[in-house]
Amino acid sequence: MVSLDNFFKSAFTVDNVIFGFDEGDLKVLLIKRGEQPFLGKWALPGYFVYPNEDLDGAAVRVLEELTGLKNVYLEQVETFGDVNRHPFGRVITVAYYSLINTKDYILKLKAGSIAQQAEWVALKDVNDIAFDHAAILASCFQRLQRRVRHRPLGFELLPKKFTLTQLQQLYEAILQTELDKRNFRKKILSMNLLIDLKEMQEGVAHRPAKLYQFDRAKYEQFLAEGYIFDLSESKKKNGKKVNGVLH
Amino acid sequence: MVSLDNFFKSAFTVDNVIFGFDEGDLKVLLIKRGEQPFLGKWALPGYFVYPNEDLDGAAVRVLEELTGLKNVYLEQVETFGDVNRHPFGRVITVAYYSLINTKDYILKLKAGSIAQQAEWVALKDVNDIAFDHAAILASCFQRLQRRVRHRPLGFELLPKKFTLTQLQQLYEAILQTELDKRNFRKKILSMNLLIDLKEMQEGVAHRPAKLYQFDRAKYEQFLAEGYIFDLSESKKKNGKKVNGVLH
DNA sequence: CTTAATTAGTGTAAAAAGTACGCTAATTCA
DNA sequence: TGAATTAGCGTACTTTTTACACTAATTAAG
Repeated sequence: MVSLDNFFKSAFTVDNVIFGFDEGDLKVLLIKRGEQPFLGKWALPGYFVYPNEDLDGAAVRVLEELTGLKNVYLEQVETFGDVNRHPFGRVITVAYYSLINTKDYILKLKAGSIAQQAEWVALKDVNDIAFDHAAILASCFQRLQRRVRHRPLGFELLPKKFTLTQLQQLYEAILQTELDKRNFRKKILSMNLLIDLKEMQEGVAHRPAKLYQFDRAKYEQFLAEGYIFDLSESKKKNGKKVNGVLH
Repeated sequence: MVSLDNFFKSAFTVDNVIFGFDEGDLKVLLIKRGEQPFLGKWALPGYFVYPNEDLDGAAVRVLEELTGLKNVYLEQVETFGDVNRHPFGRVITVAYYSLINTKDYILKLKAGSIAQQAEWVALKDVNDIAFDHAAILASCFQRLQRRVRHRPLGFELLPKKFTLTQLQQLYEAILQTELDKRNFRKKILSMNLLIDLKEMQEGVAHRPAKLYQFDRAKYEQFLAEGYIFDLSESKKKNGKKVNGVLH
């Protein structure tokens, strides 16, 4: 047996879960499908992989074709291959996720793509999406929740200049919990990864906050030195640990 | 467009990384290939997926067919789909991993399978394996290293009755670091997940150790109550955290 | 039967990290 | 000028982590 001809082959696709943060809400990028199956339904931006491209490359290409987002760094999360997940036959899909600052990108549909529309939808408003995309979204969100404690992902979702309150609200949105303001600031600032820009917020009807910027260069230097980013915490009750909450 | 006929299809496979622990070494189960490509080379036990089976099911079936291991619980880790990863054409593979106690299972080749041999190989002795299996193995080992701090996985690799020293050696093998005996015991015992069997080790030429058993029922009860398993630790040096080492 | 070799088993004090908590400051708007 | 709103800050207590060394129990060899 020296060829693949005797083996079953399947169509395969990539699906992208792109998280954004806006107006205090965690959002996800969805498209409205202009093709069967699930014509007219909202779905994750995803499509078929070509024979001559790697999976990671396909994810980037498909995302651009469907939403106009270019050069987004995507990370593979999980592969979904249940026999009946696609109504037309066997289709295996590899899920990717990413986090971006929605303001840095412009949604732009490509003529001829299967997307009729592309929109940021608050996570809590997502319901009834095509295929098994709810499960894919859940898996990626879970990944995000775990990762955010151990990697400085949050900064991807914010504008370059942000206030500590914005950062805290973002963490609260991702972790779906409330955090203590003083302890959060103490912990974040003690990491020495924020640059105090000596600038103030403008145009707000209250005391303006200081603006900070993430010090990516220093973070990479720390990484190289073997240090780790860690925001996790946990509480002990009766000798048993309870889920960390980053108080 | 209401069919899949127009889309490229690829062969796809599952590959399994089965970890075991024996004689103080972390091992992985490999087969010697009896088929092209890589005939005669060592490889992870993996094979093609059928049209009518889910990925998880395929992983379990393939493992049994190639090595005789039945009903192993496998977890999906990562999908590898580089265009040229298979010399005969495009083959996408989904990697699964598992941990088992090598003594509980008997390796038994099935007639007609592509495995000429199946063997436990110490992780440090694995080199020159087929396809991109080195990368797959590395990915699964990394997953194991991360998971072992947050889930009581270690017990899967040990016999039902074990000593604290055996448990410590296992953690040292997985985390590739040395642990402090007293602190390790304090931490493990404080979780209240070990049953002291009031039995002693026999047949050793030194002071015999107490035997313990993992209390799975209690662990599941703790989980249900929202408690978490957490062996992670980290050290601060100059205000920066350094990788946890579970001292 | 004594001794050597081997591994098991144990506690404490100091340092670091995590937690709970409430008031004053700066700004805009009415 | 006062009301409303959000920013910014420190301390005492608790829990967790860390570093560290000796005695106990058994077998093997002489």
